[in-house]
Amino acid sequence: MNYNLIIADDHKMFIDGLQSILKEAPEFTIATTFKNGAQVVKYLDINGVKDLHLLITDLTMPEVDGIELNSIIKEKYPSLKTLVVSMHIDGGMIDTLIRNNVDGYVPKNAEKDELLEAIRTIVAGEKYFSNEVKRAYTDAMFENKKAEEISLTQREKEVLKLIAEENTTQEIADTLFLSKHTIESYRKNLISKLQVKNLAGLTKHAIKMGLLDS
Amino acid sequence: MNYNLIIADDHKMFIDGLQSILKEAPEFTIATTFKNGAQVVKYLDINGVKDLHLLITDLTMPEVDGIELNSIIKEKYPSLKTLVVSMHIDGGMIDTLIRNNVDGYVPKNAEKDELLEAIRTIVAGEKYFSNEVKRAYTDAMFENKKAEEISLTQREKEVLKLIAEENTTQEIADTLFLSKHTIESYRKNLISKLQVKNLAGLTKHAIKMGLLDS
DNA sequence: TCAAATATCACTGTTTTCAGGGAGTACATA
DNA sequence: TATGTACTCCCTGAAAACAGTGATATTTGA
Repeated sequence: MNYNLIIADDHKMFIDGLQSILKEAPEFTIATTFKNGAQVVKYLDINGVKDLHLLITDLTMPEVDGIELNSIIKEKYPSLKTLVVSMHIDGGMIDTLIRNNVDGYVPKNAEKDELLEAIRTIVAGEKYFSNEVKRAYTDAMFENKKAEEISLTQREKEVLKLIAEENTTQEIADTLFLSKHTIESYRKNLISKLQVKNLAGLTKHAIKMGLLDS
Repeated sequence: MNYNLIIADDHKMFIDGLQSILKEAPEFTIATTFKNGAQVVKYLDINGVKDLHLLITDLTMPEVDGIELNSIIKEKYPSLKTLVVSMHIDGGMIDTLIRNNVDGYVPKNAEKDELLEAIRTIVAGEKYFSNEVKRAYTDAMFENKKAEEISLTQREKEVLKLIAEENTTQEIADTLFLSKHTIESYRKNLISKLQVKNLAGLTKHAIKMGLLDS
């Protein structure tokens, strides 16, 4: 099965990036790309959905933004799936999008693999939301105090994730091809940075940060 | 400050229970009680909200149920706070209630202390939702698979909560006036029951069960 | 009422965590 | 160039977690 995607984003660089990522997945073809929502709507009004399967769209765009675009599409062309890929994660926006039946939402800093998984999940008929998105959404819905954005490095997050996934220090060392001592250092730094007492605290932070499926 | 509450529930036993709980909190007075939502609306239509502060209501009631009651009140008498106390936790219902601006939701099996905290939080102007409610809501919103209800005893839950709150075995033993060995047994049982490998897994389950603030 | 579940405590031994250090390299930037 | 930050590795020692096994009393439920 081959799937035809369309992309809407006013940053050419993003479209290029997406294009290169999708090269690795031959089942997906980028049919056309657009610079804003208005172009998409115009295109669909003229050509119809035909064999298009999925729209990948940014949120902030000139003329017609992603929120409005999603809402228009879901009303006029509900068979076309929509995946929002956005820089910022905002609880209110997510809420609006979900109300408007969006099919997925991943942050722009997501890994290539996650993006592909999102696309595959959605064309298969299910919804896909990143853990970070879910987290932001619940926080917003229940007016939770935001996880004070303690900045962790990429490596620290990686280790934290593995720790919270019940791996021992030795196991993490093996997966990351690092010394056991190194992982121990990371563990200590994390405990001190996040001001927790032990593994339980680390795990809770990992969940709060959307590092794993809570 | 004294607060006047009204209660709507078709189970007399529940009203009695609530009454006895509220005896311990002299700042709260139960003004009147009702057997269903229709009675409440009728009463308010005749007498107005006057000095009433909070309605505590069940969900399943004859004639006018809790969902509808909340929606009516929030439209006609928005100054009256509403707290839903229900047997079952259903994501869809929670969603509707939140859309209709409900002020709180706790399950009927909540501890006395939590109920009082909910009431106090709400009359102070904030919202209150139990952790279990939050959990059920996100699960429903994102169509998560439910935490397979592995049944834990009350004691096990208590210990699990303390474990996930970063207490050591010794600390837990001290708080519960039990032997350190006993807590170690519980820990082992929990790890085996929940089929996890260590503290990280236990913590994740504790969160999933709504035992603590995630 | 009798078996099962629950709650409690104990011993032994291994592995892991946690706390406290120190230290070298690479890289960016001020 | 000097400074800072991230990343890596090492050591010691105590405390805690984890694994296995077993025991007793009480409560619950079929």
